[in-house]
Amino acid sequence: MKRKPIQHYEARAAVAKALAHPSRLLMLDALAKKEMCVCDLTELVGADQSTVSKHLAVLKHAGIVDVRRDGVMTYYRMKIHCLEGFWKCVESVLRQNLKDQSAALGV
Amino acid sequence: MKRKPIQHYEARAAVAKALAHPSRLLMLDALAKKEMCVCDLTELVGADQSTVSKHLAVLKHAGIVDVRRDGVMTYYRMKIHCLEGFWKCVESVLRQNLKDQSAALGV
DNA sequence: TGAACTCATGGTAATATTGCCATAGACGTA
DNA sequence: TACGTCTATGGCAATATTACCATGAGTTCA
Repeated sequence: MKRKPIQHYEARAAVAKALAHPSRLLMLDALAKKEMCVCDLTELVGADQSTVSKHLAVLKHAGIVDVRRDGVMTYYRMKIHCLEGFWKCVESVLRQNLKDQSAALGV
Repeated sequence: MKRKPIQHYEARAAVAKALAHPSRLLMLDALAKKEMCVCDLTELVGADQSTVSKHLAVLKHAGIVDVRRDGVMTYYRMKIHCLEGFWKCVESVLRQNLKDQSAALGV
């Protein structure tokens, strides 16, 4: 098992960083179901359109979503399908953590 | 399919944020194999001991690692085992992205 | 051409993250 | 008790992230 270079972890960190914002995760959850335009996502998130556009640029730059232009509209779609299962696993662990903590407090 | 509340995505973002640093990912990769003390991890990362300690606090607070005290030493160990598969999937997608981009450039 | 629409990009202020130094706390041992 | 070792925690400066406003770029249609 050879040691991975630091660049390897920087690449991973770039992906994690792109995931590290609730608005982006909300959009990804929606994009997992179907592609959506910036206007749809702006309404979904409820922030300024420019803010949403920048969030999408982050996701695109990280290689998590893909873009398709159609006239005036720009449609974003999911490119990484590892997320659903990942969050499911993470959340089951976090739920168990909470249970353990409750038990430790003698509830 | 009911809409998840914003708190749901904030919880996810907290985990992603904890993962969003190369040093922390390096430590997690090592911790996936065996528990390690702060001194081991400090040597692994090559940063100041206080820096490593703070990184570990971030991982612990996110519920990603667990702590065990033994005398003077503090051992950290992995608590979430979803990461290995997740990164494997992510990296395969990123590799494919690169291939597609190369092909698009007509290489 | 010009207005309306969709989206992206500077600019900027507020906030968060990060790393190191100094230092404090906790434990084992002489 | 005193000392050495291992960790954790303030403090602080440098850097990064974020949100909004204003505006620009590209497209459609009358």
